[in-house]
Amino acid sequence: MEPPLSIEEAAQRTGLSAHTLRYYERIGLIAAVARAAGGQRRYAAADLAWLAFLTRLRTTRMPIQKMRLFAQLRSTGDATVPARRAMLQTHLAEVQADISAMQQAAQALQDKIAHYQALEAAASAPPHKNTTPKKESNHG
Amino acid sequence: MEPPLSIEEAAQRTGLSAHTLRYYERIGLIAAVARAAGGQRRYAAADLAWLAFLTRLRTTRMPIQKMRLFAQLRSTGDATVPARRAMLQTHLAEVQADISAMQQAAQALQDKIAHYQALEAAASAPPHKNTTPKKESNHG
DNA sequence: GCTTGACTTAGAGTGCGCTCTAACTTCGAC
DNA sequence: GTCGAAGTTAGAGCGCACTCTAAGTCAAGC
Repeated sequence: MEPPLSIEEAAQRTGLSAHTLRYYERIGLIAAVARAAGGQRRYAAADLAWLAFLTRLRTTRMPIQKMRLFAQLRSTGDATVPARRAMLQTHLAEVQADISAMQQAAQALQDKIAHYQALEAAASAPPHKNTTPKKESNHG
Repeated sequence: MEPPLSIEEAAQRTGLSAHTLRYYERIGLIAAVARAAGGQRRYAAADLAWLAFLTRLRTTRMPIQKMRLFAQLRSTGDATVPARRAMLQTHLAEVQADISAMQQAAQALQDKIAHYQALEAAASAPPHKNTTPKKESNHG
């Protein structure tokens, strides 16, 4: 049992700001966090684990509304496990589509970079018979 | 030479809305498009190619400000090729980092899904000596 | 007891990337 | 020439995900 963390410590552990932690609590992304005597928040290990999962969902661009729904299901107990699994499966499919779109786009970037490198090489190379650049790109 | 396209046709080809096409032009993401007699926009093949490249940049989440900078460099001619290449290389590195973060997160999703499937299987299986679930997840 | 700094709240503000509106013009079919 | 659809503009509005502010409370060291 590690001691619970203050909001600022929790912020550092999760990579979120204290503002954002309060915001997430306000909108119901995380359940009410335990409080110290004076009303200050104290984050337990379970809170941090949930926040870590939320940040992973965020990495995959899950919209906050969906995360809220997921959090709500989670809070209502094990009966919602199938629904939660379904949500994650649907989301995972979207994420995989997203990843492959990004990979394709990354390939296009690489192609463009290679094209630019070719242009640069041609521009700096000494002019050469039948290799003289007539006209450089005006569409790349 | 294909005939130039109206804004609505260009929208369909690019997957952007006509509103967005006008917006992109307003903010300088695309240069002023040719106009028909009455002032209506006519998109040429080169415009569509540039728009296709922009949508690829968008897929990789390049912010519009950076796209604008890129567009500006492009419009000033071949002297900016090295700068453009540098921009794309920097961006590509970010994109690759992004992709791998998403892949890691996708793996975490898969793990969670598998965990849920195990829970579901345990819940539906007939109780079994020494396999009886004592308590189900309250942190997953 | 005083000070300093971290904490609390409700609510306002921000930046991004569109998205829509209002008022008006133009095009193409009839 | 009339009509309806599609185009034009400048500018307002929106949804998202924070991010910050103001005014006040609390905790810990001196």
